[in-house]
Amino acid sequence: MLPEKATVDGIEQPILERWSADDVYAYKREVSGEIYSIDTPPPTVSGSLHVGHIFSYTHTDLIARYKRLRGFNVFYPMGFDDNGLPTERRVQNYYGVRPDITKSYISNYKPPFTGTDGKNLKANEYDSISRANFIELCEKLSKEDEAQFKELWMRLGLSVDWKYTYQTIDKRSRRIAQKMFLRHLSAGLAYQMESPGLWDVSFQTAVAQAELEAREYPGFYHSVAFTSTDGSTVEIETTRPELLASCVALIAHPDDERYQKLFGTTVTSPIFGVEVPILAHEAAQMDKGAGIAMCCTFGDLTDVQWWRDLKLPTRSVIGRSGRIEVDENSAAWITGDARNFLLKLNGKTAFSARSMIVEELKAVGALRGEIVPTKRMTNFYEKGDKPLEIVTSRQWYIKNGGNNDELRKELVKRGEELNFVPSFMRTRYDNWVLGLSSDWLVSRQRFFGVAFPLWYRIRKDGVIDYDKPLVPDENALPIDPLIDTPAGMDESMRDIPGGFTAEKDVMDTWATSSLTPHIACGFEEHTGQTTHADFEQLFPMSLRPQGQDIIRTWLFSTVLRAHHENNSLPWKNAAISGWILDPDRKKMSKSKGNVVTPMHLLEIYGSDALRYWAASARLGVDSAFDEGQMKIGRRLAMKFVNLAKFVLSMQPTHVLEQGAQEAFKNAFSGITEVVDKSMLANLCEVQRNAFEAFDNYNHAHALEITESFFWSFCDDFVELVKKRAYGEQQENVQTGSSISAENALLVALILQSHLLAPFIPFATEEAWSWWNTGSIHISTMIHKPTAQPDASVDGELFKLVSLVLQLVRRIKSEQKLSMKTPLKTVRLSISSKNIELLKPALNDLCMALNVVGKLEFVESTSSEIEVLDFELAQ
RNA sequence: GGGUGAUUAGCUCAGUUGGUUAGAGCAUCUCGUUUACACCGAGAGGGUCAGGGGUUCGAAUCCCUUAUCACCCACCA
Repeated sequence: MLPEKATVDGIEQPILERWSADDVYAYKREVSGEIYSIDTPPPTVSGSLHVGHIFSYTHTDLIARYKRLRGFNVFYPMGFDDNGLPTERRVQNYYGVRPDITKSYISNYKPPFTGTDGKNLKANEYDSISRANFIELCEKLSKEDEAQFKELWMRLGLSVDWKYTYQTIDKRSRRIAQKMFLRHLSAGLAYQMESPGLWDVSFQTAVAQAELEAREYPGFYHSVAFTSTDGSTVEIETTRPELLASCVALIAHPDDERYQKLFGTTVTSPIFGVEVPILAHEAAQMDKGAGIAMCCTFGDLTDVQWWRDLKLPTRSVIGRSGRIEVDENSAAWITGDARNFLLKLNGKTAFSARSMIVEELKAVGALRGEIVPTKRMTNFYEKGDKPLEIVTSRQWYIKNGGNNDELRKELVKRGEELNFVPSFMRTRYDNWVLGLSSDWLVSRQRFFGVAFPLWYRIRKDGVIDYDKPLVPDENALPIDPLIDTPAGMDESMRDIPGGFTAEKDVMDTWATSSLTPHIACGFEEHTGQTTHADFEQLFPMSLRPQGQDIIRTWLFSTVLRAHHENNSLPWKNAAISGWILDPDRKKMSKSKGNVVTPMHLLEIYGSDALRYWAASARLGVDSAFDEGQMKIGRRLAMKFVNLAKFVLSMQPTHVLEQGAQEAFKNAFSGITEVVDKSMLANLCEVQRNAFEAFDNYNHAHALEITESFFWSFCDDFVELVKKRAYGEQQENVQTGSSISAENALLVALILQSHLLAPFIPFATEEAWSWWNTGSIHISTMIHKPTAQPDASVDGELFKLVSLVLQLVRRIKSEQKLSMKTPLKTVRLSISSKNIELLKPALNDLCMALNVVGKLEFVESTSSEIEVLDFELAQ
């Protein structure tokens, strides 16, 4: 039934209900046929949505809808990322709880608060609960957050099959993350090692190279004098005098003539009186500071490198708290009064220890010159706000080529196999792989995450045997080693000599996220059936859509895991979306407070309008937030439903009753007029080009050419054939076939509905619903490109007709005449070839332009067409 | 310091392997229209393609160079 007035207002809710009820976007598991599978990014549920999400998720949905129209069986799942620090913090504050790995699991636990801002609680007011209870609370809260996300995604029109959803902390994800870890372990791809590494003192966890962020941090150069055996001094510059007690050597470049004769000699540190060697190493830079550096345990990663390469002793005074940690039994390398001084520093922060040492340096006359302020780049954990320290700890690693050139080369090769869109994004991948300096540190000393499925034996003497971890059976996964026990042992043997102890660390959140293809393609949680056949069908997946900022993390780590486990890429294509910038061209982010929330935009402009805005930006290109584009999108949707109403209102009743499928089949034979065929020749070409653009992941180009044809169709073709379609006559003019006009309009409407459907799915569905029962989004009509009605007629005539229409309209406009003003004659200068070409369209032209007399042609040798003069009718 | 991308009309952006007079939308101005669409239509004005140099019959497009912007990597002496 055609509506009285066509509109896009209020159409979304009923359409969404129909889509759900009919399960329109179902992945057809049992059907054979070409599959297109999408590794949808699971959004972080602890954050709120902003327009940037709409942007990139729309890009993915455009592809999903296009592939469906082309006959692919599209697998489009949705995940939710609730694993990791952001959720951990949110759950703490929301429920007023703190995880504590010494607590036991309580069934039916009720948290003290719900929805409270726990930031206002004092430390002792939090409820300390077990990791398992904490994970339960997280799953509960995430479910609530997910409902909101889902509502917004649906409102936006994402064609996700909601039967296939997962959380990165749910049982299935934990099982797969643990299973994959155990497989890496047995393949020798995962290992543990005690070594110095970057440590966040606020979060009390080790962090990985991928999570580092270099920030400018203020510091002060102190010039400190060390004393040689002959009484002369060697001055070094340091920004960290508080590490003086940790000094193990002074190091200069082997080519540095200033220090060459000192290599092999020793000097004594001021205050502490420790004798340290002067050594040569190529990592020392002659042009930095004094050109000779104080090497400590550990001031920075270069210190670690020197410590390793030069086999230097370990002299640690800074602990995991970021404070000086020394007691009676430590720091044996320092003796006498100096030792008493050092003990006085115990418990001081690096900052206050520094000022005490500086005072002491001044007192002993070892501080030379002025203290010079400086700004330097320092490594931070991306979520932290204190500079990272380096501490020694036992951690788990996964090999990533960071210290293995063969693996590195293999991973670069994987990158070459992957189709990056746009292709220059591959450079970022290459840069990252080639710049890796260590294996991937995957253990975190946190609480909320996937546990390592491991225990260790405790020997009779109470020493923990880390070398041979106890592992569970794969079929028992997921397990929590804090609750479950290893085979052949029971709870009574936990943490006693001769018994076992749990691995207490959890995996880094990326260690789970890097498995999203494995999680998404495993079906057993949904169907109760084995996964293998499904996995074989879906993996490697077709597409990974994601942001450019997480190439080094999510994209790389996923490639790495699939390389290790499956010896293949995880997907064939990677579609990288750009940023959304605010109007000042700054990146939109929560911390800058310039985020625009999407729900009210959806309400003002409608889903199709927001999708239009997102669709008009190409992949990989940053885009300014622009409400103007949304208005245009809304206009397009409105224009479309009005066009549809017009075209359909012209059709005989039986055509509307038979529906689009039948009508489309029958309409071609009724298209007899050459100009109608020519218009459709153009449209078929647009369709081919749009398909090609989509196949190359250039949705913006597909939209541009489709939209451009659409407006020219409305302005020129519809105006051209309107009167013929109505069956109207004009004096002195022979009208053509109105049947042909009706059929051409109908075919053009159907084809354009399909081309526009990915961009404005609601408006196209609305118009479709007036005369069809099913959804246009799973229509089978354009699985193959549409053949033009008459291969002997090309698009030139319609282009020429459009041009003549424009020329005459311009004349009328310049003369400030109404477009309806009747003209007696119009004389055109035009080439003989074009005169011939134009002949079949003359009647339509005269009617559309209201030329009551005739169009006269003056033959011209130029290919240009020009209006020579015209005469108004009486 | 190394790298990637960008720079085209007042604004947002197209411009396919080099090929007539560089395009679109928004905004501006003019005019029109109420039986598909006033959430409308027709038309006009507006550009030294960031600057400089080169290759070529011909450059927005290829090469070199400079500048500006954004981002990535490295940089704790």
